[in-house]
This record gives sequence, C-alpha cells and structure tokens, in this order.
Amino acid sequence: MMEATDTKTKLLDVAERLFAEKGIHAISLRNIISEAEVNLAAIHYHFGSKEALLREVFSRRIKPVNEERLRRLDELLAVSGNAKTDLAALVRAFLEPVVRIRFESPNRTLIIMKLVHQLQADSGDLREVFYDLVEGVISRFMDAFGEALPHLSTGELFWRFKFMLGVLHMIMAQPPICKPGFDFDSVELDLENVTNKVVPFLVAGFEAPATEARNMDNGI
Amino acid sequence: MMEATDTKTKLLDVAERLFAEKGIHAISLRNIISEAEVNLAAIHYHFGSKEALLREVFSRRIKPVNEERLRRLDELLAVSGNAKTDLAALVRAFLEPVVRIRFESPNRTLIIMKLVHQLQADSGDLREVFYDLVEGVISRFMDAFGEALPHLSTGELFWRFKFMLGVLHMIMAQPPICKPGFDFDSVELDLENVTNKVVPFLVAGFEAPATEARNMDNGI
DNA sequence: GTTTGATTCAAACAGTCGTTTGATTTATTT
DNA sequence: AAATAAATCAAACGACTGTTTGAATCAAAC
Repeated sequence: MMEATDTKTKLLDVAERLFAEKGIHAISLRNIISEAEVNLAAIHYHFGSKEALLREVFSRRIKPVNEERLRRLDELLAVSGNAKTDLAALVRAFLEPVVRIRFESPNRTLIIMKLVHQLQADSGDLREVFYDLVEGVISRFMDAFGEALPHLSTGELFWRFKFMLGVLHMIMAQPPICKPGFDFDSVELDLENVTNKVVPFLVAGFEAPATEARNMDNGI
Repeated sequence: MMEATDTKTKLLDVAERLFAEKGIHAISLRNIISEAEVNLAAIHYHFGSKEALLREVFSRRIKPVNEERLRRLDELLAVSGNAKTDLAALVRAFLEPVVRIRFESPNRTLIIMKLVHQLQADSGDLREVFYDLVEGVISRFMDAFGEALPHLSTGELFWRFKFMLGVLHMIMAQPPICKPGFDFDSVELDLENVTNKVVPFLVAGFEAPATEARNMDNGI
C-alpha cells in the first residue's frame, strides 16, 4: 500500500521552510509544489486542502515541545511532593523546552512564531490549531504557579502569568524587533545565558508584593 | 480645491475597522469600497495603492501615541534633573500612553496590534512603517533606563527592556490568548488596575540582581 | 500476466485579486 | 457663463488563487 510518504514529508518540509521565510499568506500552493518538485494535485491528494496542510505543518513542530513541558512539570511535582514547588524551577520547566529550540533550531522557531503571530493577525481558523496544542499546558502550569504563589489573588496570578507569556514571546521573537542595524537583538545567544537572564527577572516579578488588597471580593 | 476629504477619511475609517475585525490579509479593496460605499478606483485615486492605504491607516493611530511617550519622558527628565530618574515613573511613562488606549479605544488597540502581529507574520514592507514610528522612542527610553539602572550591563539591559516589551505586548493583546471560554482574559479591565499590577512586576524584574558578573564589573 | 489499488500528472475550472482606463460628473476659478 | 481642475464612476485588464478532473503511471497481489 502506502510507501511513497516521501512526497508527503517533502511537502511538509518545503511548506514549513517557505512559510517561515516569507510568511504564511505570501506562499501559494504553487510556490510549494514548485520547490518540492511535485504535482499540484499532490497537496490535495495527501492532505485534502491547503488548511489541512497548514495544520500538519504546525502541529508537527509544536506538539513535542508541549509534551516535554508537561513531562518536566510532572517531574517537578513528583519531587516536591507536598512541599511548595520551587518557583524558579517551575519557571524553567515552562520556558526552557521552548527557549531551547530558539537556539537549537531557527527553522522550528520561525515556524512556531509565524503561527503565533498569524494566529492573532488573522481571525482565521488557525486559532484552533494552537488552542488545542497549548490549552492543557497552560491550565496545568497555572495551577502549579498558584500553589507556589499563595500570596497572589487569582486575578494577580492571571496577569503575572500572562506577563511571563509576553516575556517568553520576546525571547522567541525573531531578531528584527527593531530596525535592522540597530543592535538591539544582536545580544548574547545561548540557552543558558538567556535562561540566566530571564529566570531571575521573572521570579522577582512573580514574588513582588501584590498591590491590591482592597476587599474580600476575590477579583476574578 | 480639495474639499471632499470625506471619501478619503471614510476609506481610512472603514479600512481600519475591517482590518481590525478580520485581519489585514482577509480584507480586499472590494470589501472596503463596498462598506464605504465608494468607487473602487477611489482608493487608487486618493492613496495610490493598497499598501499606501495600509501605511496611512496605521500611522494615523500609532504616531500620536509615541509622541505622548516622548513628551512624558521629557517631562520626567526635566523634573529629575541630574538626579537618578525614578524607575517606576519611567516604566509608567513608557507603558501608560499605550495601555490607556487598550481601555479607551478597543478599535485603536486592535488595529495597532494587528500591525504588530502582521509585521512579524509576514516578511512584508509593513516593517518599515512600524520601525519608523517606534525607532526614536525605543532608543531614547533605552538610554533613560540605562541611567536609572547603572548596575546592569548593556546586554542585561537590552534583555530586560525586551522583556518589558513582551509584557506590554500581552497587556495589549486581545482577549482570546487562550481558548474562548477559558476565563484567562476576563480579568479586571481598567487602566489604573492594570498599571498597578504591571509596574511592580516590572520594577521588581528590572531591579533584580544581575546574574552574570563575568567581567571586571562585579555586579551586586 | 493480468488485475487492483495507490500515486502522479497535465490541464482546466470558476473565482478573486490589485490596478488601469477613459468617460462622466462635480466643484472651483477666471 | 465659460473654462479648468478635482473627483467619481462603470467596466475591463491580466495575473493569480485553491480546487477538481480524468487519464497516465507505478507498485504489489492474485
């Protein structure tokens, strides 16, 4: 039966590269098949539609990352037992699996960030692809952070967690945040270095005293 | 001579709304002219091209914000004189003019964030629009932060400033960061409230001791 | 060796895109 | 009122989009 998965993965690879290079909307099926040197109909034969190809391109890269995050969270919780989980370790478990690929695989980074950005740039159905992939991770880590930071109200915790997502976003974002040549992004680049910079920053932020203690209403 | 600027601003308004609602790439010129109830050629007559329309849509909203940020920075520097500028005030001067529109004008927020996202989702020429608008602001604030935080190396400062950009990004990002219904974004919504949450978080992060002490400057 | 199913192929489908044209209407100036 | 410039209009341009079709090619099973 099936044997020529060659064409299928060749399409995934080429599509991934082109999406990362030029942006998703800038790439047509004909761009892909011409670089992959296959027939136009092959995409619909193997995937069914352009959107289905998109889904596979993205989930192929994002799934394993989040699996690793959950695995590390489980490890942490198992070690800490009933004691309070170490906040810095929690932050690292959430960030490192993602940040690592920033320095190990620029291609994978690009394709993931393209999805994140496109996800909010459009109002398309790409959202579901992403939601399905990160929903479980977010909610499980939120719980863990809540227990590690009992001095924070739920609302405060939500915001600070959100802030962390933004910080992570900036680490993953590609160099040209600012004008090319403006050496804002040409700074140190390795996992350990960046981790050592971001973890203290975030831990300090998380542990900062809560501003409000205004009423008994829990604030959510 | 010119009098019927009516059509021109009507095009800007409709384009802005549609871009914000559906995403830039999802909107065609024909979508715009049909809602604006003008002729198709009007866009090329008044703007020259679709891209030129885009530029005007965005710069109309972003320019005044950054002008206010610079104005507030000047005020701060004038007040502090030779003394060290207050870090929290610096953070607020950078954030508040942006965060305010998040709560005052959802439309303006959406269109700005669409640009930010599209900017990185594509590899298009939209980048220049944004670069030109934020370049001066970033570099002037970077200098001010550097003087307010002399214990940080340049690299450390770069990163922490970047982290702040990410945090701001998350404040501005529209609700559905997570799956709709997952009440992650339905938290408190007013300028003062959010400012009171984000400023302590960031100040704590900025003031956290630097990890590295590898060169002659021995950190703290 | 023929049959069967999976894969590839060239060609066309109907639609939409941004842009241009040239005539027509509207407003301002002389 | 005539002349001039600004603005709007319907209609078409060529190029490109994702998708479909039906025949050609290939591999393995009988």
